[in-house]
Amino acid sequence: MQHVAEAARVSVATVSALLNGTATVSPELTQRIEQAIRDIGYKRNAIARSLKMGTTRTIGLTVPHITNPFFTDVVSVIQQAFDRAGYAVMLCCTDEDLNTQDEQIRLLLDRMVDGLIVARVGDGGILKDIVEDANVPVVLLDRLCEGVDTDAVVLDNRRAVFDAVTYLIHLGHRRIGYITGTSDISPMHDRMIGYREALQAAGLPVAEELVRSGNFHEIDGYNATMQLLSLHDRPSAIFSANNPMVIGTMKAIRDIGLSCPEDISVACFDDFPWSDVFVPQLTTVAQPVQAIGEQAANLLLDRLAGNRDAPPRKLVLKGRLMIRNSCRPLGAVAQSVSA
Amino acid sequence: MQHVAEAARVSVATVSALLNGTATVSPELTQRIEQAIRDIGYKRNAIARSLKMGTTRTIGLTVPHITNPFFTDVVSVIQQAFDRAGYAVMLCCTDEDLNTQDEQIRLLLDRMVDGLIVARVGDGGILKDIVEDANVPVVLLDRLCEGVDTDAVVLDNRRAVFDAVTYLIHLGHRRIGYITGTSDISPMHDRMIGYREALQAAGLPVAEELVRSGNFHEIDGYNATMQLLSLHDRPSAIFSANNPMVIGTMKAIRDIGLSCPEDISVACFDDFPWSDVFVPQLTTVAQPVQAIGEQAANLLLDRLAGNRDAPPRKLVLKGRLMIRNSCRPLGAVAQSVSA
DNA sequence: AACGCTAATCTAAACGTTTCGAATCTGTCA
DNA sequence: TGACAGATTCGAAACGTTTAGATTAGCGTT
Repeated sequence: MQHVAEAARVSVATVSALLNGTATVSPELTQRIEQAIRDIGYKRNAIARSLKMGTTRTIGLTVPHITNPFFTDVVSVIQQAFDRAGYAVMLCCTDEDLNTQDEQIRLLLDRMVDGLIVARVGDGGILKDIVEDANVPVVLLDRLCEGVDTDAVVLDNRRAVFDAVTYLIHLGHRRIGYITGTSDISPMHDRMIGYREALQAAGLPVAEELVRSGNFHEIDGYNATMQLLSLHDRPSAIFSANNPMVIGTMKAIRDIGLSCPEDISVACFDDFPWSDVFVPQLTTVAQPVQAIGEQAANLLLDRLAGNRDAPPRKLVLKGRLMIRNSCRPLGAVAQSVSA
Repeated sequence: MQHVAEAARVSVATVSALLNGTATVSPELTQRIEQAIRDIGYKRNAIARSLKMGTTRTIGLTVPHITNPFFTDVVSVIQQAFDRAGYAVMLCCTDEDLNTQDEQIRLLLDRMVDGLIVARVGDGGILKDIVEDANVPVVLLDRLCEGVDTDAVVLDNRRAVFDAVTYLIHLGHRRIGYITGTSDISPMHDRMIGYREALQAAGLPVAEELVRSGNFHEIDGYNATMQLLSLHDRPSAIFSANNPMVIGTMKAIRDIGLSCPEDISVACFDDFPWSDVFVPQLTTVAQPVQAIGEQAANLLLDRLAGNRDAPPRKLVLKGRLMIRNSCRPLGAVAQSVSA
């Protein structure tokens, strides 16, 4: 800008005024300045601007795993939304680890991000302090956080699993295995409740040996399924509470020599693009990823636009049961269906 | 830092020296400063630091689509690598559009990223100028770019497709449909060559009606497959040159009432986590995503570490044919196999 | 006692912007 | 003619760091 000003024989203040439209500058100088900018190939330095203005037009986004297709989709939507608004997004993967998350959030804050969207991990950690300081707005994604009172968009997980398990019960299943992630994050907690409530609503017992938990990864789903299938009275259906784990479930079923849905029915949380091309076509709970991403972005953009004092808003969206053919009717139900 | 200095009754220079370890400061002052930092809860402002130092410890990463599992995986690996090195990464999706890409690269450059990893789109666009200016190092990912002479890591696409198509030929297939993306990007170009060379090497004709091109999306694969399957002499096998398009291929096969591999064999580029759990288990060309991501990160980190003048390095990695059961033997071959 | 050396600390300029208030210019009006 | 208003333009401080060079203090030598 220094150089531009010299070349155009004006002051830097004038150049700045023209660039930002903060004051009227005469046609003559406008002309000279624009010419100089072109000659020099000048580009305004956003870092210096950020320093002075106190805003970077950059937001931070952290997710546990980007390879989980649910997060992939949501990240994609969020990225697009902020791109449209002229914001850049810094992406971090926390790998389901609280320390990593804290570190990455610090990294983002150091870089003066204007806002944060967090699919949090563990208990909130450093998040609590950040929200309380209230310098940078935070919106929680997918997972609520006790003691962190801020904007959030989540799914009605309880209801979604309730519906899915109820569907299995209607098909005639009585012993339904359930594979959950670690229960310290809200969706897993709520989904588990949905499972229990569905059983109770149908007057079925909640057998603890049918509930297994893992750490979200394929291998955990595999191990959990192996355990379920080796029970003396094994379940006739399995519901897996997240997407990577159901891959493990399918592999375990295959390895043990069973097949789905003939020998065992399977349903899971999170839809994925392949779900209706291959056999079996998995019955899933689809999350409205587009809406989730857009709402999260909108909540944050609204705060960034200056609406800082409104009370925290919590958006709860509905999942949708995508019934395909990985669950088969059992017993009397099967009779009446085939009749 | 101002406040810390006052509270500790030292100058800002001393605080800075302590923080950066650029000069020895006495135990006494160290103590006072550290105490002040704790009391105040001081965090160094990375933006001001960046302005002064001319480096942001942030890199930019652009990919065409983050939902393509290949890019998802690579992004994940790259993010981890830079995280380990203390860098943040700004992620942009260009949506296979050159203008979007140019815009996003400008956005990243404005923010003074220290380096750029680009899975480019269209002809290089603005990229050419950036590489020539040589202010910020660029490494190309997955896709080379004519006239842009810089570090790159790509797959030996020609060879990978050559092997896959040769495999199909060995199975007895003679008419092999080929679905490609737009041929203006190097991998698509090279893969197509691999296809042609494999046919030629086997003495087979290259029938132009068997080659269809689309724009990388599922719907394009669907349409292309529909066309191929409605040929009077339809192919007995289809190779799809990218991952989202093969979903379309599978859907088209299903919708037209055929099944894979009984009626038609399918293979495709890019492996994915589900490939061996469902039926049919797709035969794919797996890219070494871990290595690709790490190498790209290493190339850039090396430049960032100061090695600016070394000539451009081009890394070519090998794909791996993952043979599963979506392709069946045909004719004489089938006889001898079942015999 | 004066000197030089080392180690520790400080002063002040710089990075590239934005912005406030002051300065200049051009007409207009009393 | 002189004062005033409005429109432009400018000078300089500020944002929060880093860093070169100046200053100071402590201490052993001669």
